[in-house]
Amino acid sequence: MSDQYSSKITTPMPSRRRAGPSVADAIALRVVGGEWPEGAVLPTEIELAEELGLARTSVREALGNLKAKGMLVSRPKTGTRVLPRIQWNMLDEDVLRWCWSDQNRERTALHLMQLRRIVEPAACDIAAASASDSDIAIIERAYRAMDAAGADPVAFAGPDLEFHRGILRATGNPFLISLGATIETALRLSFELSTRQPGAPRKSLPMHRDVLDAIWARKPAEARLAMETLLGVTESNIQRGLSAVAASSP
Amino acid sequence: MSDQYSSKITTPMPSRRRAGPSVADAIALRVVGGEWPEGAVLPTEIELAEELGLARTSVREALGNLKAKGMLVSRPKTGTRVLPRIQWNMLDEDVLRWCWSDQNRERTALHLMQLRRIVEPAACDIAAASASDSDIAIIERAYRAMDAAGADPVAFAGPDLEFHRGILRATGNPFLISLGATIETALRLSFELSTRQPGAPRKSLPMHRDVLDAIWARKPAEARLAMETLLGVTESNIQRGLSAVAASSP
DNA sequence: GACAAAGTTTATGTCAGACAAATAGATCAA
DNA sequence: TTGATCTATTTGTCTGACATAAACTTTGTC
Repeated sequence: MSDQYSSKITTPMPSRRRAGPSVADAIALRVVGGEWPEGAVLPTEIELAEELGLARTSVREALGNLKAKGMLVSRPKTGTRVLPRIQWNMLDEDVLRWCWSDQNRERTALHLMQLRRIVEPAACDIAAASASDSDIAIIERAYRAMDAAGADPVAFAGPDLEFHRGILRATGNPFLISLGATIETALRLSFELSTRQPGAPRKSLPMHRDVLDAIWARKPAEARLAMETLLGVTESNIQRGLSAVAASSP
Repeated sequence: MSDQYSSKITTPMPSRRRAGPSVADAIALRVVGGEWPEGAVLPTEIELAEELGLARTSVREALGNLKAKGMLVSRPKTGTRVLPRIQWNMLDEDVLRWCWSDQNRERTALHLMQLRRIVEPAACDIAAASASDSDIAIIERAYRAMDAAGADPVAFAGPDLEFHRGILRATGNPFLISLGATIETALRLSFELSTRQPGAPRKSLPMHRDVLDAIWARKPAEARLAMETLLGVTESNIQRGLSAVAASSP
């Protein structure tokens, strides 16, 4: 009966999200690159299409994406113009990724760290107070994977992301969970910076353990404190990585 | 000399952002309404186009928007399917607006309040420490407008939003500023709830004043505390509004 | 009969061209 | 100078076709 379906249930999960660099990427990178500053009007859709060797439809689709993310606005006759950066949705993963290739990467990294130090300790507090067992299990598994990764920083990174995302997820608050996606993207981008110190990841393991233990123990205040400690060390690592970059580039 | 431009500088600001309910709205509302639950496949673009009386191009544009916001994903042959809600970008203004018409508005309102109590006190701290005079002037003007609004809750709402947004903006942190846009949208949505108590807005005025004074005085700890107090009162107002709604509907 | 390879079907993705709607700027009139 | 009208241009929408990719079906082989 039931073995009718036992062979191969081809899980139709979204196997891969984005194939290659999209049209939106191409245009967005030119926007953040300053080719068209805030308030400037872009070339007409037809001109852009010719320039990129695409149909107007495809260009419109890409522009529509950037409009949805608050970067552009367009009206008939006037054209499409760049909105002030203050209106861009910086919490969107794509926007963040595009802006990362900006000149002042340093300031962005610090702003991001500031956001993390606001959000993540509070999330630990909530998670310690109200996380379900399965929520905590996800964090536990991430911790164990970090431990198993040993001193390999590349293998360490994935579980590290999972750990922090798991805590946000354990709050059960959709807004914090969405912030988790933002933070994860940012972490991945700044990965190069935070791991300039070869031993840094491994050294952070006991601090992660402190966070996890406090959550298991249902002690919100301790969990918050442990996360603050962890992020404090992370920030100093990033700052050292930044100064190392600054020292090597000029 | 300069009066060459004195007549009418037709400020080409985006006069009005959205004219009417868009196609994306129509589809998104059906998605959050549960017509196609998580993991389900939507009708084909052609079917949707026929059903809505539109061209396939227009439907595609709307679907593209929802994809950009993490709500949908589509692949050839398989079709377009609804992603798990956990992947939706709840911080996006549109997504938030669409989800607001969901059944459990109460939980959303409380999650939102939780986010505010995490972010806004911290923002006050940063603003008190590092806001520029012009940043503070914006907050000051918003406060004065609130005062001038008197007891009229409708006139009070606009400056109230400006006040809170001004503080986020004064942090100079783009991520917090983007969160400000999210919070503003949410505030506007929950406006009906927080003003069920007729005198509530006016009563919050002195608490706003405390926040403002602490920022002027450059006292981060006091500013943080004042905002925590203000949000505590706001939350109890919203909770009372929610129970009032719950009592009147069944 | 089990299994692998090739073909078919069907949905999204892309293209091309035309028309509709809106509006900034120019023209014209009082 | 001011106001209304006209015009040109750009986005917005429609139509129809083809390209691409992948799930499903068929075929061929062992």
